[in-house]
Amino acid sequence: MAKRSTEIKSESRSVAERLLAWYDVHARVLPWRARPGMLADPYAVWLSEIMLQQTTVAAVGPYFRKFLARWPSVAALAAASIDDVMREWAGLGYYSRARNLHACAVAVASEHGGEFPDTEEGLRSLPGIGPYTAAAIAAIAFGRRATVVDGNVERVVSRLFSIETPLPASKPEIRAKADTLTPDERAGDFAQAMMDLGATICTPKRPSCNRCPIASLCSAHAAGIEETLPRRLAKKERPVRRGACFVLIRADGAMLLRKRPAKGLLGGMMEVPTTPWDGAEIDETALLSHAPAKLPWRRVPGLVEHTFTHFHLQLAVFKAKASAKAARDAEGIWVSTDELGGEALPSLMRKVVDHAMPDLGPLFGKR
DNA sequence: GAAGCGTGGGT
DNA sequence: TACCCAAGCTT
Repeated sequence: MAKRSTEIKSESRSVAERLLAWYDVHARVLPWRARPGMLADPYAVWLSEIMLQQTTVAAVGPYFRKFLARWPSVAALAAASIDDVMREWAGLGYYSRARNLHACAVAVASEHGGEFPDTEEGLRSLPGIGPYTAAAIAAIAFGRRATVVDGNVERVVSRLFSIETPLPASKPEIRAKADTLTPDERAGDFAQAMMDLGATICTPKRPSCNRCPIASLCSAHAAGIEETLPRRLAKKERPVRRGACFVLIRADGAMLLRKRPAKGLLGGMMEVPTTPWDGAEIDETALLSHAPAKLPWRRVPGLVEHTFTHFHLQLAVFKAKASAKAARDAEGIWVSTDELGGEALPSLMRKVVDHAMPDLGPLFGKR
């Protein structure tokens, strides 16, 4: 028994040593990252980790740079208005992250003297920081030994130990294995090495085992089953919901927008006035009962289609010129067309504007 | 534990 | 093309 325990420990150390040596040479250069062996700025680590939740490095890059340039410190971000933060976040998705980001900055500034807590427990108590993010910040910014488990680590560990129990039931086992692998020193570099490995070599499809520094230790590779792991429970199918948006244009060219409720889908973001979205077929008469004003609406041919995580959406688009009464009485704010790009419009609503006003040129990329 | 919550890039 | 799914958190 004692011998077996020693073997496991020896093998675990070998994984960490190999990964750290690999990381020293192959670490990806990312704007929020310190060089291997160094600790990174907690603010930059926190900001990047929130943005990276369920979001690719490529998508985060421009947003991280914009945020850091505009708000170089947690104090600066705490002093910003929530509306400015939502505008800057527009297009990145999962908008509760932006609200929690600002709330977290305010909490750090007002309750922690402007310094992030340096323990997992302290970090975990802040809005938007869950188990993964708390461990990542503690390890990467503060040099704590913390077990960092994200989707990459789940995949790498599932393969390394041939864990055939499907996710999410296997999470406790994966976490326990990841904990045995985590070294006492350089836990942050180890975590980033695992994530780099998962992102560039131990990929979901067609992993590049020939370039993997721990392939010789990998149980799934030895068995030739690496591509079948990790197993997952079958996903539910995506229902279709339908509705309509109403593009109302004032005589001076301004467009009517509304702010969505703070919570729920696209919470706190701006929208082109819209019907509720449900499973009913497109019925123009029924949809028009939700219009922001009684006007001669004209249907814009075609549909705007957009896929969310849990449903697919088809939107009809109606367009009208605002009467003097409508311009006076309609609920919402009027935005000139050249200021639309700076509004907190989620990607769906940018598609709606593009569909209704193709002459404006795409709102995407104009920010 | 399960559902709700965005988006764009890769295959 | 039509999926798949990414450095998850909250309720």
